[in-house]
Amino acid sequence: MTMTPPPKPCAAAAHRVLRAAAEVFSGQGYDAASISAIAERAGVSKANIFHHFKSKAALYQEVLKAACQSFADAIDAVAQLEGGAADRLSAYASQRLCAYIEDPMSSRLVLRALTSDGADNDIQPVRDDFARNFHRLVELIRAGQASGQLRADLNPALVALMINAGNVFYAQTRPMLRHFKDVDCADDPHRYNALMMDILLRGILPT
Amino acid sequence: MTMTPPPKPCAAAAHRVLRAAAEVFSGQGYDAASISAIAERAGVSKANIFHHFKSKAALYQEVLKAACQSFADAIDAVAQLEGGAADRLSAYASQRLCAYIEDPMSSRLVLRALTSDGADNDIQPVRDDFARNFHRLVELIRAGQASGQLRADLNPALVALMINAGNVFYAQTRPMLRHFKDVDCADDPHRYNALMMDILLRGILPT
DNA sequence: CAGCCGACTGACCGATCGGTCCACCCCTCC
DNA sequence: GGAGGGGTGGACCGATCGGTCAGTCGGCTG
Repeated sequence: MTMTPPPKPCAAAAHRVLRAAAEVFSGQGYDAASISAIAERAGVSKANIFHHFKSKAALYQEVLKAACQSFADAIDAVAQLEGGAADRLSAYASQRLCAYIEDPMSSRLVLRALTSDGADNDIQPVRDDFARNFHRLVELIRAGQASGQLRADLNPALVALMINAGNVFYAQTRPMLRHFKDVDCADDPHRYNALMMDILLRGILPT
Repeated sequence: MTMTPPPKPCAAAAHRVLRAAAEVFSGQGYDAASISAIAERAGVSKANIFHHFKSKAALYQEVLKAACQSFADAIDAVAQLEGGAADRLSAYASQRLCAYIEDPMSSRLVLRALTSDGADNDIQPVRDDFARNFHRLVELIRAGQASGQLRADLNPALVALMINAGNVFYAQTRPMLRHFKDVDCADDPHRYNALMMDILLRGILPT
């Protein structure tokens, strides 16, 4: 009667631990996060965490794996989108930015992993995942160039990089941007997205 | 005969501690960095660190203060530069990027402080410093708009933000970008800078 | 020379770290 | 009813954390 498939055969507690771990890891980073804090937030004992997860590193890996998923979704959706190349790029940027805002936890986790000092091998899956999605975005831009909708003399990887850079920087510094009187869209991601894409598409110089 | 000015009246050891602390803090972050590691790298005893610095947090603040200095220099230099607005923006981006590459320690320290969860009050000076420099860059862009050299219908803060975003994202993800076959300028900051400014100035769309 | 002061250290503190052990509880199946 | 086994938590481990303390050393001053 009760379902016992591989996904969640055992415990709701493990799931709660995963959620709590994502919160603590994304908020404080791997080293600063303590198993005790995660246990307390999840409402279980510290020993219980080690019953469900082999070690702190293994728990971190599980958390990262879950956080990566949302990143693939944005490019998936845009890849099947109709419309011109510029519109698709805008849609991608918009969707990614929304993901950043709505799920800052996953975004911070992934970004932390991507920019942490490389020696750790348990974050390699995250990097591979990001590389795959980045390459798909590059191919999308390349197609837009081939069809004459985008400037063909640009390195498509640089275009992809700038879109990601604008998104990530905005999402990461948003709390600070709120106090910048020059910035009036710190709380309006859609407006920011439109302004950013305007700059990227048409450039800063007068026409 | 020997100089005894306020800047470094006392100890070469304290200076070594500051350098070692910058290395460890920038590499591992505040929480993961341990006083023992800093002491070992500086070649002094742990107790000696607390002789020169009141606490770990105070040491971190001193390190951050030193790291902030290089940020003000770029905008200082560019502000006194001759030439068109576009050239000045390019010069600013180039200089900042060089600072990122040549002194990755300071850059990582500042970025870590800027994007860390806000509750800490000991990083406020870093944020204020960044805000000041950011505003100066915005004013520089605004002047370019007023003189007709830059599109006047853009939010100058967004332009400044995109320049910084492109720089920071590149510097932070450079180790990873090296493994992206689509990116061919991971080891050539000047080329990256030229390509980035080409995108930002002239846009992605065909002319 | 005595007296002093700042630089500096080894030993140590309580707290907390990641992780282990074992008993307990509850459900299932015989 | 009893045996078994996974989920769970309290107590505990050695290591390391940030930080303190008593005390040593060397140089400067009187």
